[in-house]
Amino acid sequence: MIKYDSINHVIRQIPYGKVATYGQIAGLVPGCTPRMVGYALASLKPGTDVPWFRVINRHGKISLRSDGGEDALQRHLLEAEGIQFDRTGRIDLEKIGWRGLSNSGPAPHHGCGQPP
DNA sequence: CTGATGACGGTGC
DNA sequence: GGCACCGCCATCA
Repeated sequence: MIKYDSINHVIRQIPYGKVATYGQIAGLVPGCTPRMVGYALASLKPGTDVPWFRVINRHGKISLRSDGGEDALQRHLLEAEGIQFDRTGRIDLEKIGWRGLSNSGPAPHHGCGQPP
């Protein structure tokens, strides 16, 4: 119970209104692979203080284990935090992706914008 | 103790 | 954009 605890600890640092990917979390935990992150979340129990719903895959989408009902719950929780979903059910990681507590100011990203 | 299992990411085509 | 292969280690029965 050390690796999983470290992973959970990182997830707990995700601020309100932000989301992080498995790779992001894995990058914050040395020696941890993106799989371990998923495995760690899979091992979480109900009532945990870990905001597992803020963890999504690199596609900016919600990952689910087997039950297709939890994804709706996760999406609902994210929307409740002001997170908006794309038409394809995707999340704009460039906009609300967690950048390690330094997400102040818009990214000088050019191009690749989706005109409304 | 052994064995099986598991919410992914990156790369190549 | 999709799909296939590979890497990785803690947890549970």
